[in-house]
Amino acid sequence: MIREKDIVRERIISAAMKIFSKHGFFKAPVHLIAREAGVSKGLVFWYFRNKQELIIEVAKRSLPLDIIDSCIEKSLVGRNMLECIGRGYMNKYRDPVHRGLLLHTMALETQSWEIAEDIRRLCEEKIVVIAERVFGKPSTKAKIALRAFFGGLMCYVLRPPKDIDEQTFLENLIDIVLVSN
Amino acid sequence: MIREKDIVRERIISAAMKIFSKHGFFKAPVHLIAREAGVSKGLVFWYFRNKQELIIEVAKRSLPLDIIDSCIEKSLVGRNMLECIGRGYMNKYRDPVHRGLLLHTMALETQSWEIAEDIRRLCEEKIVVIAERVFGKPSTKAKIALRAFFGGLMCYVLRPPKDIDEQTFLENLIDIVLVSN
Amino acid sequence: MIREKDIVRERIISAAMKIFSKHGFFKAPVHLIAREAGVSKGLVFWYFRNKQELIIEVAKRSLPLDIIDSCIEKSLVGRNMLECIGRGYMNKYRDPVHRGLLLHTMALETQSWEIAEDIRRLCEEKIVVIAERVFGKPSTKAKIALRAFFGGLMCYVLRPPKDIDEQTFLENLIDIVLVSN
Amino acid sequence: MIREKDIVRERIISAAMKIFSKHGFFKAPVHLIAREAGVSKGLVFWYFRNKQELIIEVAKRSLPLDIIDSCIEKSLVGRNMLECIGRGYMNKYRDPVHRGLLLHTMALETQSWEIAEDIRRLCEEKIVVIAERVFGKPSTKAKIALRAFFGGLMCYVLRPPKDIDEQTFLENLIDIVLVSN
DNA sequence: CATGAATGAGCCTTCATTCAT
DNA sequence: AATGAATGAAGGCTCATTCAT
Repeated sequence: MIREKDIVRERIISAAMKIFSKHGFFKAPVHLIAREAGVSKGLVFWYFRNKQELIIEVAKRSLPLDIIDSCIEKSLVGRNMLECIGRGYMNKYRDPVHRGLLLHTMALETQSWEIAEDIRRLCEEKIVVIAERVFGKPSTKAKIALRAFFGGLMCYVLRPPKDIDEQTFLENLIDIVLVSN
Repeated sequence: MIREKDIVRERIISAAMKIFSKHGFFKAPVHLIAREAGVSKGLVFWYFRNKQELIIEVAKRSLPLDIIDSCIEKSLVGRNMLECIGRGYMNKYRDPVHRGLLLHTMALETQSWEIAEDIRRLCEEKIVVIAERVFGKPSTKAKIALRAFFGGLMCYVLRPPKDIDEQTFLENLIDIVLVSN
Repeated sequence: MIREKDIVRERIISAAMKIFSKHGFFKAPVHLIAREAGVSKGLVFWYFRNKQELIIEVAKRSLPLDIIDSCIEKSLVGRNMLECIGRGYMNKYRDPVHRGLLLHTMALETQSWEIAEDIRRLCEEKIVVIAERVFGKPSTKAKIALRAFFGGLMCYVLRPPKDIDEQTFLENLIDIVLVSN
Repeated sequence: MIREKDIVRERIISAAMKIFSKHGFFKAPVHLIAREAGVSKGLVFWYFRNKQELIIEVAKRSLPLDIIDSCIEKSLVGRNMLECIGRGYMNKYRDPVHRGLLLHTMALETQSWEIAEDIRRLCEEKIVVIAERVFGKPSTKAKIALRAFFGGLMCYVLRPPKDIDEQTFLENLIDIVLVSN
């Protein structure tokens, strides 16, 4: 059962994502978020103790951790694993809101312990797991190849080149990564 | 001839890089920069019309554009080109100040026309040039491989893994990129 | 017959006394009072039109008017009168909650017509009545002595000296006041 | 040499005393103080780190500690000592601003360590010193008499009775206190 | 050039109060 | 009676920017 209360909360988070994505976490005033969500400024502070708490909530949703976890859960291996991640990545960051948020969130690392931890997990723990799934073993070369994979994806979504479509990019990137090991 | 004027200006920029790197562009108050530079707050505004101008100045220095340009100027080709860029990248972003700044600067894209233009150049123009130098022709696959290269570098410097040293990472990454074409 | 309604009301007042005593009337937020009373914030406003009304209710109970009135009603004279008042005073303000409230309430004088009136009564009307009872006539000297009496009591309860117990203080104070006339 | 800077600071403090006296420390908004002082709101925070710091500054000036100290320094004894204090007290608190402030400041005790300490000194340390000067020894009775003295003074200034003038009140009060020992 | 006092806009946050349920 | 979500009005405070000295 979805409660009214949660709906409002989600509406505020959605609005925050939009506003944060455009203005950045620290230049975005709370009153803009409230207006976008169609609630009063005071209500934002009823659902979130302070702006920082809202920032964290938004930031956590902006990282691709959810995508990676869901692909890991599916027990995919080899190319399928990379395709799952790549497609999820593309889907998520096709949305300009998420795209903008991704950078802001990564830049948040120096300022929030929680976000720093999430990014660490993303860059260290998960890479090992994926390396095992894709290459059978987390060798140094495998881990480096995966960094090239993730970096390539990030480069693409941050600034999608007009002359290369998603599908083409993904296939080629996966080829590059796989052929190397 | 280096004038006194320029020395002070540079001192302010250095201080700004340090402070911006730690606090982010918008949370960093000018008075902290002034103090770090050992000058008065007013003086900062004598050298820079406003904070935005200082931000742009710092941001432009934070991107790897200078490294790429210097490698291009050297007329390197093939593996040598990638090694030049890779090594320059590592050298620059080994400094935690630049590392922090890189993220903040990229996140600035939505808010500064100048920075957006620089990033565009980095991601589009330069990629083509480098593709020609490295692979002989700017094919789609070549451009994708270079995005994997840059993305991989970025992943590394943003969060250097403790179990892979710079040299190893670089050699492997270049292998991965080169073998693909 | 004590009704449920009155019990809740009293619980709110008690909670308010505690919170007001600690934080002061204006820094004490209503939600703290509600929590202390174990009721919802909304309910406080069902029993009291607004915060001001609750403040007045608490403030009126914080002055020693009740003590003085009860002693006057007992038709005491001379030393007995002073003893009655003194003992009542000590009993009431031994409680740190009342002690804190006394000061806050007196400071309220400039801001509440009702409290100002109560304090005026305390300092002017009652003094005359007591002067008659204690000294037989409300001479100037008698009224001054009584001010010394009340002031002495206030000094004691506001900051009870560790080396003088209540009983000793009271006896000596009464002696001082009585011997003067 | 009085510097411009100190003049502005003093102007702010004066304005604060006026406003605090009328509204109480916590109901008085800083912008009223700024307007009263003829400066911008921001400037108040240039001279005082925060409102609390301004409150403390004002509160410390509101207690009669300065008067008592100056009388102690004059090496007065007996009745002269009491006259000095009494007259200083009357002079200071004849000003309605100081009169209002006195209560607000005393009520501040629970909320500021510094003020609590000042009040403690006033009520404990100084009383002993004065007892020695006035009565030759700090006997229990002497200390109680002095509390009656201070309490009497406080009662008078807090609500000056229209039918007793300062001089009369003071003489009688001193008589009462002195005759007792 | 250099300083730092001064300004004012704007932000985060609190809180009394209302009201639908 | 009772709850707690919702509102809106301030308030404290920060900070970019200006300017007299």
